[in-house]
Amino acid sequence: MTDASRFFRTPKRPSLNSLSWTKLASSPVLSDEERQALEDAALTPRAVRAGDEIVREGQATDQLYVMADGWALRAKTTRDGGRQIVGLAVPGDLANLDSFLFGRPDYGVRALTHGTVVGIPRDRLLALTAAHPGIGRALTWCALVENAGLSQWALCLGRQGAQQRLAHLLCELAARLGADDGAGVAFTLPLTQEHLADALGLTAVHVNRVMQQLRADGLIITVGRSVTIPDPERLRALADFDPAYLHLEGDATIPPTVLAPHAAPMPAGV
Amino acid sequence: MTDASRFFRTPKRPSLNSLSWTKLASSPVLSDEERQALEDAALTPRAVRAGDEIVREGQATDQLYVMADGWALRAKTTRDGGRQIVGLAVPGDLANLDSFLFGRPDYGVRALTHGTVVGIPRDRLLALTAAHPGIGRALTWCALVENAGLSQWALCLGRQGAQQRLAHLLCELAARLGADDGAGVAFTLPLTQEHLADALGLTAVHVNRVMQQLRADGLIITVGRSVTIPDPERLRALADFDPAYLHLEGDATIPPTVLAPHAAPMPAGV
DNA sequence: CGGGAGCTTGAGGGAAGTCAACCGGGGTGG
DNA sequence: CCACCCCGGTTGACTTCCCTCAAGCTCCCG
Repeated sequence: MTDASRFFRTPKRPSLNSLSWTKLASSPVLSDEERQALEDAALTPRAVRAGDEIVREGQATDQLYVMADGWALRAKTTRDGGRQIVGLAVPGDLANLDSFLFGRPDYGVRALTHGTVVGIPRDRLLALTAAHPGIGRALTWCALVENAGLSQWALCLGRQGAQQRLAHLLCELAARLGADDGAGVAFTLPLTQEHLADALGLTAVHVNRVMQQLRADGLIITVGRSVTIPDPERLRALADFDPAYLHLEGDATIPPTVLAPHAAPMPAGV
Repeated sequence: MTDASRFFRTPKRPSLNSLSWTKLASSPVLSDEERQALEDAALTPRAVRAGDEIVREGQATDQLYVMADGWALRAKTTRDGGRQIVGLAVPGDLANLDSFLFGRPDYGVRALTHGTVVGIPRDRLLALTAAHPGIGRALTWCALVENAGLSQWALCLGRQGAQQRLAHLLCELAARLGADDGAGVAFTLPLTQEHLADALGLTAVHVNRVMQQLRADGLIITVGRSVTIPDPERLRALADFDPAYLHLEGDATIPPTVLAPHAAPMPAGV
């Protein structure tokens, strides 16, 4: 009965080595020409397996990785072994934006599922920004979106209880995956309760209990790795979730005179 | 007896409407020419008083504000009135970087002290990035630095106890203010315990108790608004503090070929 | 002198952590 | 093919950190 394609949402993705559908390339500040230049800079995709370390914490990298397929997590660790997940990358996201300007990232990136990453050499990208101002803006845009996400994450960690945090994370993921089509919502969540704990600043045991509570309240239905949200509005209300901070609509504020002096970029495309 | 200039640290700041000493302009990715272009884009400084709202949460802005003098806080609120401070801006910092590309910030900015802000019109800045790739990079650099700070903040909020969080914040501020000269460290902290609580995800009452503990342990000495750290190394050890994430040294990784094809920018001239 | 803002202190409660054990399933190796 | 094991989820008892509520205190300022 469960039509798999409904649950395992796949963003429209014309061809695997095309970046056009990714967050970077689809940022609202790029001209078509610039989008193409980005494509050309991308290296051939590389397969990663669940658990693979894509970027080791504190180790230099000279590439930006785009998650072409699969999920990854960004995490920092404390001296005494504590781990905090500071970001989740779903298909289309940049895995290690910081590497664009920093020699060594201060977090590690690890694949959560099997997947594919597309590398873009830092030097290539830097050179591109000189010729194409929009590419620089796209990178800034991505950084600012991550920023907004981290701020929201901090708000949750600092000021919300366990239930709200978990609910909020689920709402965020549903929204980012585009699984939130108004009615019922479902997606595959490749995170163990331990992962969730590290993301939410809780322990796995407590995540378990909170999850049971959400299930008991009919807010979520889980079977295996798949999560169904029967009544998104109710979960959003509990989580105090407002998707604005995700900037999914590409709500950049660029005066037309600045953006694309010669191209016709944005809404009425070609 | 207390030589004020030792405690109220003032970064070297040639003239008030010069941005050269600020985080944006001193980012390691700018040529001198670009630095000058930035200066020229800045509006005349505006005075703000403690408590003034510089940017209202959720309200559109068309300027970037540089804190030329004084402190400001960035905060988000939850529906039920909870407040989380998601950033502190000290002299030289950008107050609302997000406004560079986003129409409305998802946080509010409020002055903590009397001070001065320098506005830069968004349009001006956007136009500049087209002519000067380094300016775009500088903005990205600032965004990435904020990102790193927010990640660290998340790590603290999620995985450290109250003492460590407070200690960490104090270490961070000391480092950012440049007050940390190896030996004893002192600076003025214009935050109430309530502010600290909102930053650390605690209550004011608990901040009070934790602070007393730090005092009792001889880790900090407070008199009025001034904080002295007699043994920075010990506090850093408690806080698990490593200043790398602040990127104070301007550790950007830019190949010389990309940065400034005609200028002589960085260390060894020509 | 009164009042407010910020700091301090105490008593009691609740949310989340810790420790420890058990279970179910899927992989692996004998 | 079965036994084993490991991983992830689940449950229970106990502890601890931090919150809540409430009051008193000390400044500073009008």
